[in-house]
Amino acid sequence: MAILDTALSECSRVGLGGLSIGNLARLLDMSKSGLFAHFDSKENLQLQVLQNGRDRFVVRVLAPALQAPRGIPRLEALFEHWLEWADSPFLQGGCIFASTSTELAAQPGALRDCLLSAQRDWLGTIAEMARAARREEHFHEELDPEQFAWEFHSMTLAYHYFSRLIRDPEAQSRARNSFQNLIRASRA
Amino acid sequence: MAILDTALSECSRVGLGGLSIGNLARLLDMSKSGLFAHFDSKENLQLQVLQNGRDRFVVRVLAPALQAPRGIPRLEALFEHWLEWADSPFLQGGCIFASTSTELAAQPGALRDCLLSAQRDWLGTIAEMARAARREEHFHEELDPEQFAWEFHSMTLAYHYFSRLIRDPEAQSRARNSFQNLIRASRA
DNA sequence: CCTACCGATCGGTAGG
DNA sequence: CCTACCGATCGGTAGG
Repeated sequence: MAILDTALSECSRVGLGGLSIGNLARLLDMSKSGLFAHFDSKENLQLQVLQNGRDRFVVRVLAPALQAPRGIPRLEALFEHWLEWADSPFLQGGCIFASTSTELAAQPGALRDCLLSAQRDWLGTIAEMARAARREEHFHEELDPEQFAWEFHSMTLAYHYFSRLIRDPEAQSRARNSFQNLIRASRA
Repeated sequence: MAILDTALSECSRVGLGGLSIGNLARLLDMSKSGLFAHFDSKENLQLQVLQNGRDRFVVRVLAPALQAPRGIPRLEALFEHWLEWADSPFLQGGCIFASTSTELAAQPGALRDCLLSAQRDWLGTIAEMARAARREEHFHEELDPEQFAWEFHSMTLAYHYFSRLIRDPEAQSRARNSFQNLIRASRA
């Protein structure tokens, strides 16, 4: 849906709270109430924006990574597809999950609950892939899958920060260095 | 100044954009225009809030770390004091630099410039301490100080995320694990 | 520091 | 989908 795609892109720039119905209507060349009629409340619009982000994330990051063989190759594919996702032109401000996770961290409600469940899924997926890599004997036996997910995720947060705030031209190679260090330390 | 301390705490929760003069006045039991008279504009208030954060950061994190001996001990002290900072009761929503860095990433202006210079200083300080650790021969010769700062900082971002959004009770020990992995890999 | 006010914008509604 | 409107709140000002 065109409305949700525009809203997703806008939210990645200004956050969920920074999105206003009036401004979004202007971007879409619609009247405010015409746009509002599609949603029952602003919160519902924001929830659908988050859900749109989840759907796209599955298509752009998760599904392609699952094409790669289990173990290290799959984890490498996951990381590379995440980097592409973070630079997607349809996300003007980068990964919406990265940008909204600080915004919603201290704001209880349905939006926070939605983001939290998405993030728990994501962390669980990384940990499960690390567990598979251990089973395949790509990773050593003592590897802690949850700690692996923690460190994997910290690299994505850092990439968002260095590419978007610092605008470090080396952000990508730094992220890849970090990731390769993690893989090296995890290897059997 | 009491106004700036209340504003700092509030901003850590709701972000710089989420701060409103009317709401802040209510928290301080003042009239809106009485509070406004202390600042010439909302942006100036926000800038002073950020500056207040920088001042407190120096006192709480940087200065105490410089008491520790150069090299690995100083870097360990820096990390531990950062963890204490992130849990400070006067920062209701955690580290303001972590919470505002996503908010300001895509919003050009004086606020972004102020945060950016603070963050460049911070990253430069970490890199310089890593360079000193290399000189002291605590770290191996090939260590890249900028990459070290990148990874150090990514751990602080991850701690903010896991403790504030995920509310992972193990956030602290996970962060310390990450940090010790980094130190181990950097050792001479 | 205050009261009283400004125009603009907010989310949302009535009625079509 | 629209026009026209609601009360509340926004940043900011006048005048004291």
